[in-house]
Amino acid sequence: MPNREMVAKELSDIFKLIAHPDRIRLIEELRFEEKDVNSLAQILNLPAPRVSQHLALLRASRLVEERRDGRHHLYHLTQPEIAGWIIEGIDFIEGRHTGLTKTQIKSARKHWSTAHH
Amino acid sequence: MPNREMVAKELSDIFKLIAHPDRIRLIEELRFEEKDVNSLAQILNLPAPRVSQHLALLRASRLVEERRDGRHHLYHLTQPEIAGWIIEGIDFIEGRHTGLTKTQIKSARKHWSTAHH
DNA sequence: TGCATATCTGCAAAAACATGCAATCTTGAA
DNA sequence: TTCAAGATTGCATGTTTTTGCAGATATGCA
Repeated sequence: MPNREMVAKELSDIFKLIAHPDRIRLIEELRFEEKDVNSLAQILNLPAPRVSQHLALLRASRLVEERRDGRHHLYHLTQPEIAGWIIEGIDFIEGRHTGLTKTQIKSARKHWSTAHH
Repeated sequence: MPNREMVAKELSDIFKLIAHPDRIRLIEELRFEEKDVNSLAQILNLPAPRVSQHLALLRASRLVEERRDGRHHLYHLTQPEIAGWIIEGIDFIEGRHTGLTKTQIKSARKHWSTAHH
């Protein structure tokens, strides 16, 4: 298979993997710290087997890794880049709703994060 | 539906839309200039009806727009941000193959684009 | 008008995904 | 040991996507 097609195929596989609302929120939740299956299930309000299945998919493509601690299975991200795409995407959607561009959002953030308020 | 879920849903719909190798290459081809269906079909080596169907999907979600010129239907991107995600993704995949991080690629590019060679 | 080119639409068959639930496995603690 | 909690696995079922054509449209030109 020609190289450009291969790259497009691999990239589409990653997009497919994150093209599911539960998995997007899962990755979002794992952005800053590892969490176990039950916590995730409660936070996302999903049955535990479902969370486990999503995590198995992400694990198969090495987007997350598992670490055991007693009877808890703790998951963490292994490709922070991809979590970054999701955050970027969320910004994009939210900006779209408020009618703001990403640049406007950035400058608004900068404005509100400065000390003079 | 709670807001975070809505955002995750909308974002997953966009990811789904670009989670197809043909559509990734299509968007890549339209990055710098508009092109008509036949050119795209030839470049990507796909049957024209298939290209047309992909474009119809992208059009329905306003990722591209159509402009007619005689019997040609010229398509162009309307959300350069999303094309950006794809370019970013391609860099990521390619970097992964060479074992380089994105940062390393960037600095290599900077190095080779300077004048002292 | 009539023909060829460029593109779109519709539809059926195949493939890929998502979902719910029961059964199973593993570990810590009584 | 035995039990319960935390997770995973397997499978049947339902839903979406993808694919391959055939046929329909629309446009420019002889």
